[in-house]
Amino acid sequence: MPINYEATSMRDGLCASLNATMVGSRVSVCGWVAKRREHGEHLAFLDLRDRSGLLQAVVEGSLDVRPEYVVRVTGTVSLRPEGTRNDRLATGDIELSQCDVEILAHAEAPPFQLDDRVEIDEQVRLRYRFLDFRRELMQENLRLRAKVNASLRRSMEAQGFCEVETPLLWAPTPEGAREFVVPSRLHPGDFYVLPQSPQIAKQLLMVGGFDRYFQIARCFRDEDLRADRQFEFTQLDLEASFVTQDDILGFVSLAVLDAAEAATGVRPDTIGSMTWAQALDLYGTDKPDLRFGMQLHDLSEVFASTQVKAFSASCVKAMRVPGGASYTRSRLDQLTEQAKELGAKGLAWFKLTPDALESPLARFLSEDEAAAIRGVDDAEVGDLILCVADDYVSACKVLGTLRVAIGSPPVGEGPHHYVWVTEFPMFEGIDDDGNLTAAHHPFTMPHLDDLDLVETNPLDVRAQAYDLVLNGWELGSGSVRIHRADVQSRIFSALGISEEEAQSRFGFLLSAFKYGAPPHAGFAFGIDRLVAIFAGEENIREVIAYPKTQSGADLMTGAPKDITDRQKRELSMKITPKG
RNA sequence: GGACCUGUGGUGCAGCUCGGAGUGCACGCCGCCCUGUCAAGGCGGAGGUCGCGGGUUCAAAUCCCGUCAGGUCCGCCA
Repeated sequence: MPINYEATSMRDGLCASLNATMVGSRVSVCGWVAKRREHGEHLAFLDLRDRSGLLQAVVEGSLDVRPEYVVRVTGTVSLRPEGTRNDRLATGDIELSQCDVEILAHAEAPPFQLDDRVEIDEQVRLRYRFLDFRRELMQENLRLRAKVNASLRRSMEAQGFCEVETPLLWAPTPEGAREFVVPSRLHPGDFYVLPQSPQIAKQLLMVGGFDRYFQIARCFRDEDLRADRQFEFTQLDLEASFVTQDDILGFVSLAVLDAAEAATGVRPDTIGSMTWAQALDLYGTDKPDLRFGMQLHDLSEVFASTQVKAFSASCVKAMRVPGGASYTRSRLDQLTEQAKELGAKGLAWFKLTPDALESPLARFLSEDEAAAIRGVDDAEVGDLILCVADDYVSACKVLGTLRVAIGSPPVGEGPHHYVWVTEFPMFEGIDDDGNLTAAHHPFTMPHLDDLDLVETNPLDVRAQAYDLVLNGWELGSGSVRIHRADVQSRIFSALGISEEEAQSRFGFLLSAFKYGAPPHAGFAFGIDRLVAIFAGEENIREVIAYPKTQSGADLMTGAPKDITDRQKRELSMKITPKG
């Protein structure tokens, strides 16, 4: 007999651990009453639920329990009589008979039904999250998450990484995301902040000689919430020294593939890669969903000297929508509207019918132009071709968004298609003060070939920065860091960060780098998102025990809440009345 | 900061266009009956500020305005 780790002083095991090989044993199990079915005063059935599932107990006589009572049932494992087996239950071949039922706790009727017969409003689920946890869905999702965490930790340790915890109370470094601030009692008027990520802490670990660090780290960003974004989220954070980008990609790939295997039972193929420029060109986004085709095609040359006004732009991009010729006019109007909201001047569509190209624009096209449209992506009769004419980046992005809107399968469908997106641009654009903004963060190492463009053509500089993308979700990003003072000061200067400003914001990092910083690089990816995709959930709240609503409220605790006057006094805080 | 959707006994819905008594359905809850059920079954019952406030009207769940809560998205997220 294997050791039964589930046995305790009160129970011999879990409900679903009982099976036909144990027939005749007298056992005790504990759990909640899922259902009671009474047949007069001589016979009653009780479905007992624990985290493993349901087990039917047979009671001879009446049974004074209500749903969600906590009970300990002692009975004899028995085969069910012929014809009364239940295929829909894992334990449907057996039951506990001659049961004694001990009530451990009474329970009021729950505010919503736990039997999954109807979908419950998330508002109600969150208010009573502790009851929501009793449902199989939440048990599975949170246990899946635990499995992924355990697997990541195993994988990182096997790769020689050292787990180091970094502070949650950190120094403000205003930059990027808005920070959560924590007032200091001992230093009135001063504040800690909760880290957006352990970025600087882990780079200092590299200076300190921990050449492979990782952490399952909680990160905080006070930005508006979304289906895939909470104030606080969990990342597998890692950093390594004496490595190149390829080393990091290798470490992370191994960890993710290990986690995927642990979570899904299937080890995915190795993770492929494409450059940021390729992703934009073919998919119109930096986080391509590779579960489906519908790649973008460039018709700029064909339309270079077109007479058609709608196509007179520096770039014409086209996309084939298989079977799209059946789209109604209102659907096409909707897509056109969406394209305009995304900043396009318009959206041209062409239905491939047996006779012709069907489109308001068809009669204006030259023969070559019509042929080019017909030939997009080996289009066939019954397909639809969508075109956007604009500057290159806009055309790609608009069509890329429509591609996802039209073609993207639900999260739970299709294979898990991982891809590395590399060679992100170093700078994103220009801020209000006329300075360049960093696409990743200011410690990102430029591509060495592009170093001299920093001063001349900064927007063409590629960074040694990379993202991991899964089915159109950005899982995480990382970069090779700058460890050379000369390069760092050129980047700061390109970003319009003065020497003094750099010192006041990141002084402790810059001074640490004076004492011998090894070349280093790292990565961090969101565990909430990874687990959500493994679980087939559209929404990371489904894999977070106590998530917040879109307005940042915790419906169970009522947070955020006022604090007492005494607390305010201790913190030297004075609140200006609202309005 | 903005757009759109939702809000009706404990739960999930219908009713809202086209105003006419809190009307209906399913589940749950309470009581009684029932010796093999398992979404048990039968009979009976309780349970409502139609999110909230204002307006229009003889009359508002229904129309209008505002507001709150939840959701999806844009902005935002180095």
